[in-house]
Amino acid sequence: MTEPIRLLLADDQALVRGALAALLSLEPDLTVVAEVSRGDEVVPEALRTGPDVALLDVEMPGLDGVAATAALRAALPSCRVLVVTTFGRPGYLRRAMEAGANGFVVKDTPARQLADAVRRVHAGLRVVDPALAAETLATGPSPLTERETEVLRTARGGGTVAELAATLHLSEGTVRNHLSAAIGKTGARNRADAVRVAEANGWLLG
Amino acid sequence: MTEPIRLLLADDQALVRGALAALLSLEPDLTVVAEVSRGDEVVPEALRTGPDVALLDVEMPGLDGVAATAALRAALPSCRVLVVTTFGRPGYLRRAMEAGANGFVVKDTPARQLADAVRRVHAGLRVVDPALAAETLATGPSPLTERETEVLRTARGGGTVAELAATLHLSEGTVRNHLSAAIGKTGARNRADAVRVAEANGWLLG
DNA sequence: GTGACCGCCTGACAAATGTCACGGCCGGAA
DNA sequence: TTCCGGCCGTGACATTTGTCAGGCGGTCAC
Repeated sequence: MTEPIRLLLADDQALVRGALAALLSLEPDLTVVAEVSRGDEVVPEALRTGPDVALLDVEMPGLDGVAATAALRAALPSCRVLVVTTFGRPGYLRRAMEAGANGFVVKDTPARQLADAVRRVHAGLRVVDPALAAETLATGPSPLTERETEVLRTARGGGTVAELAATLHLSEGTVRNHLSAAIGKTGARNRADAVRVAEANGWLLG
Repeated sequence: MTEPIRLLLADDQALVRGALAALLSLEPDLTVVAEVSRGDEVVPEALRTGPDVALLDVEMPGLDGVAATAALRAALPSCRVLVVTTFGRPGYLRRAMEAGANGFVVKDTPARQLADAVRRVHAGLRVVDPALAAETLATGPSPLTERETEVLRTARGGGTVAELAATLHLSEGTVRNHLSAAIGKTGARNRADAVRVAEANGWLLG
């Protein structure tokens, strides 16, 4: 038998991380060589342990999974990346693929399929949930401009326009205008609704 | 050796559910006899398989984990309940304990401790993260009245006051007043902020 | 070059939101 | 009983929010 596939696991929830390790260790051709809980630990640990495939969660402290994907692909091109995420948000898939991910799996998929996804990614194939891929293509890229995204992202905290304007160094009128544009583009009724829609589509990463 | 502890797993994310099953099956004295993905499947499946301990996630479709706890304790009192949740929200812990849960574990805890938690719960002990327990006591119960909670819960969708008033069969002024009270009690600046705070504390379950 | 277009920025105005003071209702304390 | 306090419901008022028309600067096609 050939050498087993060496895996790095990155997930901020220790219980999930450990459980995934147990699940994947059941496969004789897979071995977990590293586990980290933060996005900014991915590259150092990968350089130290030299995994063949990295399983990265999107929601992580320090550095989100998409940014970690880009950093890891740059630092260790031989290591494939399989993004594993809770939320099947179109924007996440798009951004992850643009960042160089080789596969994208949501945590709803049956456990038995995970090992196969790892093997396919390791073999150089792309792994993507077909339904999510279709939704991503249908949704299209984010219609929001950079400033609109930034304003909406800041508005998540629930502050008033005056506060947003202060932190962004803009006039209140400008902030209101960006918010209005975002509301229109997302088809929302509200600032709060616009935040919800944009977040659900994965347009507020970062 | 005595009979192994029989487990029921309830989590809406198939991958996490399967991974937890793999993790717990490594222990010789534990055996997973049932897995469900929805809260409303917990009681029927438990009645069919007769587990000793049920591991329930809080966030589930059909019936949330707290309601499932209450239903399970009523339908099968011999089965202990260990609630396993992503978010360490004070309100969740309080509500779960009031519903009759025997233990409460967040998904941040190390994987090795999960099996011990199961054994302790099975032995009749209570298992609670001390830090979360302290935070729960410090935070206290929800300061929101029933109506305020209901209005705030409905306001999550991001609708306008007129819509809220229509769905709740109230006057617009009344809705505004409840929202204002909720904003004051949560220390928020905004309706949106109040929703965030209440949700973070686990005050909007249901 | 120049015109069309797009994103960014801003102030004025209408519409919504949040605050306040008030009255009715119910349950417990004096 | 009567009083008190909490919750619910409501309308009037000030504040905040969302919309609109418009000015400025850059880029691309022609």
